[in-house]
Amino acid sequence: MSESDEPAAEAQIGAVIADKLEDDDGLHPRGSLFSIGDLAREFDVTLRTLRFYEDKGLINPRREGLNRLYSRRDRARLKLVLMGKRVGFSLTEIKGMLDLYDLRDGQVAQLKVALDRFNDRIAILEKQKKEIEQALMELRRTTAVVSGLLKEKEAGARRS
Amino acid sequence: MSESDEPAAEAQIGAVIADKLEDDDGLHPRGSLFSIGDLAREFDVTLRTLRFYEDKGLINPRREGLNRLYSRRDRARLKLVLMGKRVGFSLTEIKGMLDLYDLRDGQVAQLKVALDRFNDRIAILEKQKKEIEQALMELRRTTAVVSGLLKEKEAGARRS
DNA sequence: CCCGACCTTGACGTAAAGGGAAGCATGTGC
DNA sequence: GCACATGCTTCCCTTTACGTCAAGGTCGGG
Repeated sequence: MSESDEPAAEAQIGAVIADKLEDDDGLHPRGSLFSIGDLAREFDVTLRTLRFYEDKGLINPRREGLNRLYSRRDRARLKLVLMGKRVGFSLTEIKGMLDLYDLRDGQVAQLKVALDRFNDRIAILEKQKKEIEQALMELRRTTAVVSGLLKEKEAGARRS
Repeated sequence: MSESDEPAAEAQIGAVIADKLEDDDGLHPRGSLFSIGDLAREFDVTLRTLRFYEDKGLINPRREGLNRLYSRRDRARLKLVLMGKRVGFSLTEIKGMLDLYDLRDGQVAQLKVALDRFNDRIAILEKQKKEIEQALMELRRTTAVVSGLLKEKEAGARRS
């Protein structure tokens, strides 16, 4: 409850990107490690989901014995995954982008790729929006016709 | 064939409903029968799809030997199915409504039920539309942030 | 006689994202 | 010494709407 949106508008995403760019690779101090339950609660997903994401290669927490231990970086990746989902990317697509990121060579190139994907997504979403608007129109016309029919019928019934 | 409503605009749907209301039950003359291929071409669906719909109880063409023979009524049902799909109903929901129709007792009641479903669908579609708009906003903000980052990086690269 | 169109019934496969349950370990508090 | 919480793995199940063979029947033509 203590975070997420106090700076202005694009802060949430900014934070995501920022988190993602934090280079806390392997060798950071011990602070800020999370259990699977921690993350599950924080992001309101099930343990099953977190394990599933791991299985799909989206996150790789290390182990403390058997138990998973998530770093801030894992957490940031999870954030990206969830935001990707919100905007309609499939887990596979998300993995693709995360993997690109991890190649970590010409980051500029990777960012450009991501940017392209984002723009593609925007186009898709706009198309979907239009389809929904279409469907809404068709549906509204239909309800109009049907309630017309209905009134006729009821009127007819009254006349008989 | 006495079509009572031809007001221009909602004519397509009007036609659907009209077709559906045509009482060509079992005993109509022989004209206007269709093969599976006919309907497939006309509505641009695969044969597999038509068989699948039959399997699901959405259409029941009769048989001429083994081959399927579709009546105008089957065709009208198919039309309704496809329009239902366009506006986002699942095949199961569509079947539900078609079955109601076939109960053919108090048609008025059935029409009211359908009308309710339509309104529910409208609500759902509106919600989806909002979600898409949300996603679009999030995505646009993100692209903005990313392209900002990108410019910084490129500028940095030029300075170095 | 053979070809190509058109049709038939199975049966299995696919994608996406997990859900659910079995069966077992571990740690903690009382 | 036991319950409870938390976690682990493994495996199968679910939903939706078909696609994709496989393996063949039937009919009109050439």
